[in-house]
Amino acid sequence: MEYTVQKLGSLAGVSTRTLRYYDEIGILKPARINSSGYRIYGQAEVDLLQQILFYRELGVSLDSIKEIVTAPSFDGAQALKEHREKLLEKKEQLEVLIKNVDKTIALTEGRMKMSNKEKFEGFKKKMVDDNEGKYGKEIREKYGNAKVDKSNAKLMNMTEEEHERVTKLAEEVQETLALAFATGDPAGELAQKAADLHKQWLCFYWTEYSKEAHAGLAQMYVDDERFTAYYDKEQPGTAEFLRDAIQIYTGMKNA
Amino acid sequence: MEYTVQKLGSLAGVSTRTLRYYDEIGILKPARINSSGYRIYGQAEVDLLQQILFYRELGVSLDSIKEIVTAPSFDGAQALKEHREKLLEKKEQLEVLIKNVDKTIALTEGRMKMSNKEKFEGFKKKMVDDNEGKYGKEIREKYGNAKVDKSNAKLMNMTEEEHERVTKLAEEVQETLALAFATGDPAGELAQKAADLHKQWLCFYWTEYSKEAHAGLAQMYVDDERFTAYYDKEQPGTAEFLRDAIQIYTGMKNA
DNA sequence: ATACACCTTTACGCAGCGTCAAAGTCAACA
DNA sequence: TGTTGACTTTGACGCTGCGTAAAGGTGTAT
Repeated sequence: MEYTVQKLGSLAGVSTRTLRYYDEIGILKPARINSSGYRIYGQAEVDLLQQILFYRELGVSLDSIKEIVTAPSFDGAQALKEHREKLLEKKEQLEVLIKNVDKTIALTEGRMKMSNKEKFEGFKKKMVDDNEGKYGKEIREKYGNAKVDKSNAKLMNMTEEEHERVTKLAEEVQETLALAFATGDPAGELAQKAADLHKQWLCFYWTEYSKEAHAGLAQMYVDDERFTAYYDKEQPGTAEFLRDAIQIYTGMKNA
Repeated sequence: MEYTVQKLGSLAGVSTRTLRYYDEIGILKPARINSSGYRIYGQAEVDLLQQILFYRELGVSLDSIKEIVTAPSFDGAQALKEHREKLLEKKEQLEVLIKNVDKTIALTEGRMKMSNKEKFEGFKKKMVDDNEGKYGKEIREKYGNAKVDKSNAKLMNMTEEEHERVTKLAEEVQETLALAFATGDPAGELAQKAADLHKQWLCFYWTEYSKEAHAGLAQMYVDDERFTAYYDKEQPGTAEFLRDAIQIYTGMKNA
């Protein structure tokens, strides 16, 4: 049986370019060249190619393969052992690399956490200051100094984990509130869920919860334009809607 | 502080070619080009180069490094994680390769052993045949059929390990004998060591050892030209020398 | 003026092919 | 017989990350 490049290629699963290259580097020469210059391979070449591809599978360089398959006296096993050593070395290098990459990732994430923590600390401080600056006076008047200080202290002692939870809660309040607002019913399921979420959120800041205080705060959302602006920023009327929902939730008003 | 290519190169431990290449691919461009066309780097470039080299150490491709260091918003940690995945994949591939190489080596050695065993079996058979053909008649006459057959049987049952030991022993006999022959003294230490090694060697073939038989064999080495030729092939007179040494060793002759 | 160290651009080489491009060959079909 | 389409050939560039000249301009000290 005789083969042209493509036939041999498809037989062995390599490209014609590969066969031409192997001819070029002298690792697999065709049995003969026909009158038109075509490469013609025979059975011996098929066998040799199998061998070559076998060693190639093992990652041996074509140069080494050449030595192995062309010199019959060449110690193939020894060559393979040396190749194995090289592979082992490569593997060890890779392991070191991976370790270092891991370290770097850990460091980067560590810094991220640190940086987040710093941001968070800054955020907490700012929040307390804001509270003081914006609402300090009236809140202190309403609830007394001790409570406000305690609330601030709670805020400052909040762990990052708690902060994440409370941030997420705040988002949930917003989302649920937006959906509820679309229903237009402050006594509806969604609105009551929003009120409940709002209570949960509030409990992160308040040292003690009471329905009255909750309803009072809800009223303040409507009375104080700073809060109103915050809640109404997506949909005007949301602050009022939330107050109604909370008043129903706390039982201060009937549905 | 400003740096030319060489100064920056020696500072960072890279070649000037590398710096030019980094300029070429746009990963590290000099701060400015002076009037003579020289590349001039500043502190910012030193820092950037440090970063580049850091990622290079981790095996990241220059293309990826470019993305990491040029786009400030690019998620370096994410890129590193993806890189880590690639490294892990490479490592696994390597492990598979190593396994296959191991298998191949084991197979090859298995075949080698088989082939050696076959060779060895052939060798044993040939040795017995030779013994029969060459010396069978006279040895049978001298020592009787039973002993010769037993000797042959012992030979055929010799394991490969034993065969190696006996081959090595034969070599040692030759070496020691050559050294001893140079001293010219068959009663000397070396000659007596050679005689002793010869006895050990003999014991691999003989089912029972006696001083008389040993001395008799030694005499035969001189009488029979086939043996003489074997021992004298390096130095004429060696067979005779060995006989004398053995006769002294066995106490058949006084030093 | 000259030597010497430094700089520049240009370009080949490395491994193992992939991927055109231009041109010749072969069998079949109209 | 001409044409199409599948196949072949050689030749050459491209990929990575530089090493290593080669040929020529600069800077500074002697």
